Amino acid sequence: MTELDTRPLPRDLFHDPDCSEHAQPIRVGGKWTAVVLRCLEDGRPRRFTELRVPLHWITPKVLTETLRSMERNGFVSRTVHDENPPRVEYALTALGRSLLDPLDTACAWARAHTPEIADARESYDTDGGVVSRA
Amino acid sequence: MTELDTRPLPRDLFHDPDCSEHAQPIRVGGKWTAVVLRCLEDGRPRRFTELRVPLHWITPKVLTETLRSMERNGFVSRTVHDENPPRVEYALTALGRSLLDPLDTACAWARAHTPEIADARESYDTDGGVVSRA
DNA sequence: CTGTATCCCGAAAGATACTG
DNA sequence: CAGTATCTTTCGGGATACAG
Repeated sequence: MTELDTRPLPRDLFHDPDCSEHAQPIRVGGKWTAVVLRCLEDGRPRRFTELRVPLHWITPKVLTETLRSMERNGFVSRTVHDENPPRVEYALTALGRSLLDPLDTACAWARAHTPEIADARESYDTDGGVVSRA
Repeated sequence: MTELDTRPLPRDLFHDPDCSEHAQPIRVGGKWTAVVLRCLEDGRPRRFTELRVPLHWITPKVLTETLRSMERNGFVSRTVHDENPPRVEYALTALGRSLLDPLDTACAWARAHTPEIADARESYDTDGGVVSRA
């Protein structure tokens, strides 16, 4: 590993860390991006309010920010229906669906190693840090 | 998707979002965790100062926090050599190496879709948001 | 050399109220 | 219904100085 780019990561930025010019941690979005992805993965478009429910009534401000960021990155589409009352529907794009793949991989890893990590933490916490001397 | 856990995510927490009890964005660590992983992926143990170089002279405080978090999760081992001056070496554990797999998947995705995302952003920014009416 | 101890800052997230 | 407008809080991250 040679050179790393240390510029800060905006919330809606993603990165290819293998590319030496952008060798930063990957971040596809803010705290809620992955969860929104999950909410939409079945392909059915959802309305704004409809999305708030599974997100534990996330505040409209934060949901808007999340959706705008995802829209700008091309992960979701936003469709405005000219009705009264207004109806707006969000759906995953092909690019958004493609994100489910790496997400699933990460989830699988987390699921598989959860116990291992819990163990590591427990011994670290009780023993006050595992020190190996040599 | 039914219930989501909305508790805030500490910096050193990871999650299995398929598990309804922990349906939060995945985060294996802070800003530098993935980069440290990359620095150690060749298997050679590195010293504290040695790690700072490829991380663009990250401040000791932040590096310490990152390494402690990774150590607690069982991603890296910390070996203290009883010498003078002191020598401490960090190396990936088996668990840490296993993290390279999902990381690579994410990197591959980022690399593959970078142009697509750049395009989406450009049209979003120039057109002031893509509005589709129906 | 390998860290701590403080102080500080900005971005992101949340609370609350209001609007077309 | 689908957001905006403000305000406030939280916290990760950085700068600097110092210690064992």
